[in-house]
Amino acid sequence: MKSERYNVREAEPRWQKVWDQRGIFKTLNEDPRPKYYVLEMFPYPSGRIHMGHVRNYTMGDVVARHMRAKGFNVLHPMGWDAFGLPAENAAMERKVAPKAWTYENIATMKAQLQTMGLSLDWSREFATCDPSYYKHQQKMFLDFMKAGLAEREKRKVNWDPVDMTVLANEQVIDGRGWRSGAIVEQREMNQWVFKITKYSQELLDALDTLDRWPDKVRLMQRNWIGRSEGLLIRFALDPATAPNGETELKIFTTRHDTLFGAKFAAIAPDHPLATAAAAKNPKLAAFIAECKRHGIAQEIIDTQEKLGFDTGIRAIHPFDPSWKLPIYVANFVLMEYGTGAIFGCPAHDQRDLDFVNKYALGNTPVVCPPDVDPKTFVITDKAYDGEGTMINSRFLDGMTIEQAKEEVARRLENDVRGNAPAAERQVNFRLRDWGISRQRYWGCPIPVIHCPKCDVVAVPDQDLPVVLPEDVTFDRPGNALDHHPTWKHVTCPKCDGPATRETDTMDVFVDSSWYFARFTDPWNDAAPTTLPVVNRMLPVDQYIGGVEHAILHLLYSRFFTRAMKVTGHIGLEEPFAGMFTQGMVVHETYRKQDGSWVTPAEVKIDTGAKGRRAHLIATGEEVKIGSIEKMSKSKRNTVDPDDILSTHGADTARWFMLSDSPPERDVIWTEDGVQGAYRFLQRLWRLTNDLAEIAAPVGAARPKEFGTKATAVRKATHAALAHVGEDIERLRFNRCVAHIYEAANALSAALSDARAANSVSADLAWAFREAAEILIEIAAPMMPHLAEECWEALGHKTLVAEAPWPEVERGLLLEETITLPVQINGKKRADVTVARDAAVKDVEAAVLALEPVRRALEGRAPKRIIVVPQRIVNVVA
RNA sequence: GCCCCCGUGGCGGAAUUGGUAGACGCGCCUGACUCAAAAUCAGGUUGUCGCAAGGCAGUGCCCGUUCGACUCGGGCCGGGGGCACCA
Repeated sequence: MKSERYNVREAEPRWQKVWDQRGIFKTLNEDPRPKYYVLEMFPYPSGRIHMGHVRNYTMGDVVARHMRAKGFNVLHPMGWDAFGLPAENAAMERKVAPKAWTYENIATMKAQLQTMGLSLDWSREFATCDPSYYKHQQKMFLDFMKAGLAEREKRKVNWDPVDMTVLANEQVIDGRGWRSGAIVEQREMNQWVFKITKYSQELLDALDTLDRWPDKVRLMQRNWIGRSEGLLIRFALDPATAPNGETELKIFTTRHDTLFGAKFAAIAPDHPLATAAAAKNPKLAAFIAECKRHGIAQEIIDTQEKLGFDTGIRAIHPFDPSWKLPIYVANFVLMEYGTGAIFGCPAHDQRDLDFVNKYALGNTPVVCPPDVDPKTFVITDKAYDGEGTMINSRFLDGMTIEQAKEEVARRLENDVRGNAPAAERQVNFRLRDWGISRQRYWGCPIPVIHCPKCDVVAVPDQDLPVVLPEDVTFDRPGNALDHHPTWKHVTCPKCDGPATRETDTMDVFVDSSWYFARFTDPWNDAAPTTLPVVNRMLPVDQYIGGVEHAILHLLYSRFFTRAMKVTGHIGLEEPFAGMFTQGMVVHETYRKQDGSWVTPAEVKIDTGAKGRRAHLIATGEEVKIGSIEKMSKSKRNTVDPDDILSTHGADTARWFMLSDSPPERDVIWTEDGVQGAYRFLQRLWRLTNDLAEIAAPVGAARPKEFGTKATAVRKATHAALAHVGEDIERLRFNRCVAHIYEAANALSAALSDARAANSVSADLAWAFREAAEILIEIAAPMMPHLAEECWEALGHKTLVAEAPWPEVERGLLLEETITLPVQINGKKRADVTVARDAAVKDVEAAVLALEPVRRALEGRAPKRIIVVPQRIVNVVA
């Protein structure tokens, strides 16, 4: 019996070296076998890997190793999402160049990932900040421009007047810039946008085809795209009140059934009609200016009072020329959605009701709830938005909401005024075009030149890439690219006159919108992709990452792929055939008596009679065990992957990550769990070494017959094999783990049994070999280093990483006799063992003969017997 | 406010999709080995009544469908997530 232990620290690097030297994870694009593309979201090189990375990359690696064993040409690459703000912050705080900082981090993190034993094809590695990558991104930007998919337009932005930069909504806190603390202004600036809204409908429709995506993610995208069907109504303006040249106001609505409950119309502060009216009305102009002064950040929106200002202009009701509605400018109407104008039906919309109550415009209910008398139905301060019957609405009275909508739409469509109908059916989307301009240095430069004569000029292809200058300084706020003394000054490619470069860089989400395509042929210097290759290797068969990217990254990538198709860089629309969102890694929190947080590494846990208690290792002081939360620096409940990788090894970390929690749920990192995983590793090693002593030699001839003991061993092993294969394919790793434990338990028991008997027959010896090999092969995707060690111990000269997935012997999984549970009135009372294919009649007879059944029946005949073949029997007494 | 998901032992979680609830792991208890500890091995571990055989209850709560419900339907309670001035 083996008494020494498996030496993790010695074995893991040794096997990693073997894999590396034999180059077994390199993928050839011309490999004729069917391809399988496994991808985990590539990391941002922040400095060190964290437990979330360990979990993410372990899952992907299990799938990759399994599919490789199943005979697929597996593509499993890795790279770096390397542009972004933290590099600039590091430059400001620590005086290191963003580039140097980034590549140093990459080197550190790559070394960490390599200790995890991931089966990655490192030959395809790139970082998005490599000019050899972003050069192609710039090319595609120019192609998108030509195709009308990238445009420059004026957009509202949050402007920080101190840092002199545009801020994302998330960077505005309480109306102030997160870094400078300055009050943020709303500004209109020229921004580059990608026209994702051209694909709103398509991106929505195609969600139905993504059947290997989580429903949750598809739903989130559906809501984000936010399609709504309604009516675009042209309200004529009362000529006596309208500004010069203005004749109508277009309003988009989804509640045209409530048209007879309308009390006012409202337009956005930046609506052209508002601008026209303000020209003659200084008070209105002041009100509009006040509205625009506020930022567009969430906090401001939430707390801002709903305000309006009567323009004096009157709109004419589409069904009654004598009915005039006041038009207000209102601070809650958005120019970006619909037409930037609404009509208010206060009785059935809370916001409109609040508005009329403030300005004393009254309300008329037009939808009466069921079981309410219309004569007594009044609205005071709570709007009714439920179902009901139309009232106070002339020809609509008595209709349902749906009928009324249809009737209004039909009448107005046919009511042609001038050369256009009074209304048309329209679909609106919540989705906005994707603003990609960032006033930042560490990003992909937008490859255009601004010429005073020729306007916006594309950088000619032969001048790509537009490379970031490295001699930049971060000693003052704003965009370091813009401050650079010479970089932006160029001559116009068209007229040779003096011109300036665009100093905005692209949103980092652009970088990650096509990296998966670049991985298929990162060696192509001439073009972003190699068409035959990218079309063969994509889509990604299994993509794995966090839910936090469920909307933006995944939606942008879906758009970008379509844009690449239009511009001839790819031949498909959907980049990710299978998507999986994994849960977070969470940990208990610990606090000292004074309230300060303590890291898990500083704490020792004791489980005594009084329950779990935690003490500081250094001083013995008791610390409070707090709630289990996402690992974060602020709560100090992080665990450095290096700690476990260097002590218990990669396989322990991987095994623990996969066990217990289902992969989509959060996993709680615990020291006990780690110990448990490590214990199993050692146990499996001992078990295989012990088995190796009594098992038949490698390649021994298969016996013709198997005895009872050998058959039992084989049954348990093949059952586990069948389960594990299926569960890996469905990413149910926690169940794989359970099945491997079960198989190992069964094998241990059979082994000690054989030892006690002091003799091993030839068929049992063969069964032991088969079982040991299968056990190692099914564990190999999850604990690959240990598996190699055991494979070698079993006498193999080959690598288990290159072994084909074993075949399940289905015949072993079918029993000749089966034991059925017997219920009496739905409660399990007994078991009955019958032949697998026993007739229902025979089963009934056997059941009625059972003692508990006879006792329950007390001599009477049963009311009913339900026999579900091979499942269960239920006797109704 | 709108939309979605989840509630199972001390804990993480299984349950062939309507058919034996609690697989597997962690923790805990008992025993073996040991001078002792660690490691390892064996057994136990939903609650409750019982010496036991065995019985009763039990998947957040209430009601329903069914021979049979963790699973399906309705209504509550609790927790989590997404979106949010969207017309």
